Amino acid sequence: MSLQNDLTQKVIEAVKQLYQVDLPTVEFQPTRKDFEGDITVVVFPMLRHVKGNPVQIGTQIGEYLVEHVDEVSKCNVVQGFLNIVIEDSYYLDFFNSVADETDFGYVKSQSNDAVMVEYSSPNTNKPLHLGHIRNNLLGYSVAEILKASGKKVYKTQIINDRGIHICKSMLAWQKFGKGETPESSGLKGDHLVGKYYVAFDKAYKEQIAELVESGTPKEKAEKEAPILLEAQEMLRKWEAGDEEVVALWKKMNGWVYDGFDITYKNLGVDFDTLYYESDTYLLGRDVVKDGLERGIFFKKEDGSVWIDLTEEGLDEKIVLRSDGTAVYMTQDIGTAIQRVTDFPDINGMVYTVGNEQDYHFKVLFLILKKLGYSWAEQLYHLSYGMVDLPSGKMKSREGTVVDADDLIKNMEDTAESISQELGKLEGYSEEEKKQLYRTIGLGALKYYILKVDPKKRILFNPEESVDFQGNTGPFIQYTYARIQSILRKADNVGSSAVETSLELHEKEKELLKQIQLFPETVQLAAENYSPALIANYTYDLVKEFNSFYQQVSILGETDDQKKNFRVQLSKKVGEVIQSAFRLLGIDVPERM
RNA sequence: GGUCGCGUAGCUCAGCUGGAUAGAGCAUCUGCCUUCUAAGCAGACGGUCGAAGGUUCGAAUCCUUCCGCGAUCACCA
Repeated sequence: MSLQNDLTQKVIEAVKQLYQVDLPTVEFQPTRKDFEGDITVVVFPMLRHVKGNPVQIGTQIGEYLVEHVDEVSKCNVVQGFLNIVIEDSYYLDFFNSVADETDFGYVKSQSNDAVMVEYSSPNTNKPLHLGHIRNNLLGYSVAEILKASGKKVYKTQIINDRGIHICKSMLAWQKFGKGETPESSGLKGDHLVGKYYVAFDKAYKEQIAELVESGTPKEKAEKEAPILLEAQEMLRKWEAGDEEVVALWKKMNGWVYDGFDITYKNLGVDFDTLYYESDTYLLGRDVVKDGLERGIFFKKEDGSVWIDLTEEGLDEKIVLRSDGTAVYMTQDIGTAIQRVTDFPDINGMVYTVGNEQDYHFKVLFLILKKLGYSWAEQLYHLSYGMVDLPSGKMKSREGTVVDADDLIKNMEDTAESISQELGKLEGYSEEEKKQLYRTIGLGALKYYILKVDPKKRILFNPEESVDFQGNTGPFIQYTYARIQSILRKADNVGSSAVETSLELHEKEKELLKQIQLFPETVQLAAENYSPALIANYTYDLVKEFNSFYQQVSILGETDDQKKNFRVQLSKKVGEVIQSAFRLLGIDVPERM
């Protein structure tokens, strides 16, 4: 990066000397592989300021640079592109400056401002599925990336532990459960509760069918099915604090939490603090009343409170019902404010929520801004596309979901069968092997999901297993394992300091360039909230390394200086892979 | 209908603030394991970047219109 800054100065200087013109900016790009050079200056934009032939101008600037800049060894011009060759010593200096740096690429100093990242936020009436996996991986990874970019981060989730849907599974368990528990059934708690959520839906549909049979119109039947009325009654009791209902609610939610904990642990995600909707669902009403007085909201004849966003190109949005109760938006306003009260250093929040709620968050952010909160400028909706199956959308009630626990297990099994086929693990204990299959299986799954732009929809076909070759997690893990193997064999890993007079192999230079890009990639990923940038960077690095590995002998090198450098370089590549994958929440194995 | 997002090779995806002949992986085909892990490397095949206009020295990228897919526009959460 500093090289580019230096060169910018020098090019401006050159143009000034040669043509007596001040250039505002200089445009760079990496040199295409088919030309000689490391960095390229694009001459075309200069033609606005300097009239003349681009090839001639490029050539003259090039000559100036060779003469006046130490790092520039030679130049060539193709059309309007000035390709600059940088001295090997520049790259070796760079290597020496970072060789011993731990967590290279991460910003070490932490800013005073914190950002809260919300993700996962499940309902407590059913187990997690593939959609939640995408949410969890994205949220966790973005949180880690923000940390690496120097931010203080709080990871949180809001657990949707109340409402009619929770009562549905409670009611169904009461009616059909016969006292079944996770212990008695051997089912994971969240799966047990999910089973009754499905059971409710089944009973509900049956009752509708019966009613329609006996002449009730369908719409009426849907509203009046006895089991639904019972669930609504249960919700009223819950809100009134009915002891029996609350006890049941606590018991069944406890089962779900136990189940979620296992899934989260398996996925490798965690949270710093938790919010429960049962605590926050009443928040926000005071703020709305206050905003009403300040004229930010307005009241309709029936007493409901609204905000007019037509000036912003949106429409009117309700924030309080006519009976004075809260809507979803009210809660979200209240919860956001509550969070800043709880953690006063917060100056920004990231909400990891599917793109079906784009509109909701647009409105929420606008309202918070209008209410005048300074942190409202720093809100970001980490919106991601749905994960669809070939059969269409996943629906828990209809059982057409890819269950999170099943999928994780599945990935581990695939990793196991591939590993056994390859049979490279002699000497590993059963426990170590199991751990490795998990690392690889999860690596495949996480990389598969994180490498694509969050905005895009993912079509997941359970019939076709996730790849383990090519642009995949295991490919990158494999490269890491290879490097560790070399380091084990290079018994005396020499000093990390490298002689800067070494002549670099083309592949070594490419690797150094790629390593140099890591810090800015982390920054870019943080700015864009995009783990995909980290994934793609890592893939490029690893491809470069494998090509190097194939062409250049490391341990077989007879020149000690060169051999030491190659070992050190490999070590550094391994460290960057590990750092990058840590940002994606993916582990790397010593062997595989 | 309004708003937002997406549309790049048979499939899955990259392509930074506009730049040189649009890049990977999978799949298909060819080579490379008595030498550091072949979950690898090297190569072949494969494209009117949804369509048409426009801006520019220069467009997959920016603007307009249209087409296709999806989401959203509830006193639901």
